Amino acid sequence: MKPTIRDVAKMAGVSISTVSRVMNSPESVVEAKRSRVLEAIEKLQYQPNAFARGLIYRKSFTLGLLIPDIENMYFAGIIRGMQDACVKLGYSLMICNTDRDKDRLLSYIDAFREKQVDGIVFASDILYPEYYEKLTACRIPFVLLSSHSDEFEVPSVEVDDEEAAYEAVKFLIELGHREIGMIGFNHVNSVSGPPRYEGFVRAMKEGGLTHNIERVAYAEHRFEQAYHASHELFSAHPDITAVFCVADEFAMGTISYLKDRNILVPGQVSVVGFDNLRMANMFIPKLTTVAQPIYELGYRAAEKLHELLTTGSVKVPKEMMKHKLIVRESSRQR
Amino acid sequence: MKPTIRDVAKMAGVSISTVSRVMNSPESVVEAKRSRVLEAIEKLQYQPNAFARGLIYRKSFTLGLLIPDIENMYFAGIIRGMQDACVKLGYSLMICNTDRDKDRLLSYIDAFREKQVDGIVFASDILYPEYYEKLTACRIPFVLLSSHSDEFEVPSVEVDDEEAAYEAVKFLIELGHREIGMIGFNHVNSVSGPPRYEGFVRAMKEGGLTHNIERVAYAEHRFEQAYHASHELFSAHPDITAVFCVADEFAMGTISYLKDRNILVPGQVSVVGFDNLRMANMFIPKLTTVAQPIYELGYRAAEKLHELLTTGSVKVPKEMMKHKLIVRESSRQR
DNA sequence: GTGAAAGCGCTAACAG
DNA sequence: CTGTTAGCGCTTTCAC
Repeated sequence: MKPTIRDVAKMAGVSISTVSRVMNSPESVVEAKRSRVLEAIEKLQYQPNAFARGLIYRKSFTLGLLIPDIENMYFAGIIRGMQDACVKLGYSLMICNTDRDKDRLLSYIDAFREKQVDGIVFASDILYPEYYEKLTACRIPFVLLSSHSDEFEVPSVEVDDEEAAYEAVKFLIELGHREIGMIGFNHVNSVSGPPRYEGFVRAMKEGGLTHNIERVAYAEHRFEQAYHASHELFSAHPDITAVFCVADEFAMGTISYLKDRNILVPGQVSVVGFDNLRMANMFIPKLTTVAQPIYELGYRAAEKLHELLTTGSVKVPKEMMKHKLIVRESSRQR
Repeated sequence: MKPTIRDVAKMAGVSISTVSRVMNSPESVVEAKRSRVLEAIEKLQYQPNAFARGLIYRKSFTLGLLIPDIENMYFAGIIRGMQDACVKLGYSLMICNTDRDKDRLLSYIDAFREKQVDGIVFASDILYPEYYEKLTACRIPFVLLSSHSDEFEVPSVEVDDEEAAYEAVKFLIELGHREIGMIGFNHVNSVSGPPRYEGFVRAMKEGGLTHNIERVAYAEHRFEQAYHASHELFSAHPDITAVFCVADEFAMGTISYLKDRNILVPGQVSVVGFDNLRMANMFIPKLTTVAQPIYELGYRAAEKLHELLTTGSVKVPKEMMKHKLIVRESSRQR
């Protein structure tokens, strides 16, 4: 049987209130008793019961994280960052992988509610009214990570997708490329798809290369789809010499496709990715990519949620974190 | 204010026990009242308070997962599998990433105890006496995943590392290779390091190739280290034509090194990995590798833990799951 | 400064 | 079948 506060009280020869006090406001207990209590706690390996506390405080000191695809390496970094912030702030972390399934997502929200998580980080997905309403009905505070909402007032942390994409494409143009394509996210169900395409368009317009604006093929999240999208793109526009991919995994799919077609990267075609996953540095060739501060994004999201939970609001509602172009081997001067 | 059982009772015009009954043994309540209660629950969006329940049942219906390195893609699959099993069995999942830090691990166990997780899956790490004792002292049931213990009686789920390594190496020998090296896990702090090396040795002895037994370089978990280990290995034994890597990430590091040295894979050197990560199929060249049933391993571990929790013991204490050699592009006939 | 007692939301005897 | 009641372990008034 786990020892309870009563066991400690008995061993220390005090009342349970005193034990409770040494745990919550030690200074209000005289030294002599306090040390006896501490000793008993130590000896019994006593640890307060989180259920009993939760019942009183109505807080679980645990945070929930909702992610669409745990096998996307992007989230490994997010999780690390968020968990580190959680230990710093005294929370536990409950992670749920929705596999992009709406019903699962909804049922995880129920689970979070039942477990009384104090707040939720909602990552990389569109905040549909349905989700918003459910979360609001459950009265669970939440923040958006790598996402944002124009429709609702929800705090968010992300990078500036439009600007980041713009810089990546501009880099390609400055390298001398004129025939440039893009592998993008399908715009439906994608938060970062549209702004990244906008960045692409802006760079093209600025460079007087508007004929490229339609050289886009779309994929959804995975390598294989990017492979096929590349096939589409290059079949329609064989003269392309550079492609901007909105995810490192897409860049890998594209390079793989090019390799199978015996097209050299970066010899004949330059490829730029997005995210700077750990893999970007392991791939052959190493990926030139727009780095997101992934770990920091996760860390910051937890901090922001904590701010929301403790102060009731948030200083910077829509926070943008710095991205950075990392030039490696998959791109080259034209 | 979240509605409580009392609110439901009032709205339905019954006592709180009746409400409790319709939730726990509906058949013991007459239809008329039951439907009124159900209606009230629906209308109020009532959900029982997990703290109150936990206090009574002494169960949290949440499981803990301890992993050493969330950025290792191996664990993405483990987590998916375990989480799917958890939703099937009615548990929530709490994941903690230790970053291979002993103190963190120990403090996560404390957190698990405080949160009263029902059981823990301890993944891919050696069960040091220190851990075993702490877990035992906390009276938290646990199972080992991709690990096992000779010292203590703890249920475990893993693949047969020795046999799997043996088959991989044997495959290389059958391909005609005679000068074979290995990139292994440092044996200290590694569970699967020694058996995989044993498998390597057994295949060599059987093939009369014992001169290869010492052609081994060690790395710890990461790509970069495997890259350096490869440098070591090939500097000492430039005649090697095949290398068995005990992890896909090592295989990628090795291939990367070879690429930098302008050595063709599989043209001049064949490389076999281990794990069959999702990445194995995305890398260039696609990796020949020993597939572990990663998702199933995670799934099974949760089931086994559940079995332990509900029945107090486990039918098959040390369970081995099937591995399988997948031949792709990184290996070739000598 | 410290103990007794009420009560957080729920379940499980125990009567009726 | 159903309502009343006694806790589960802890915090927090409220007296002393």
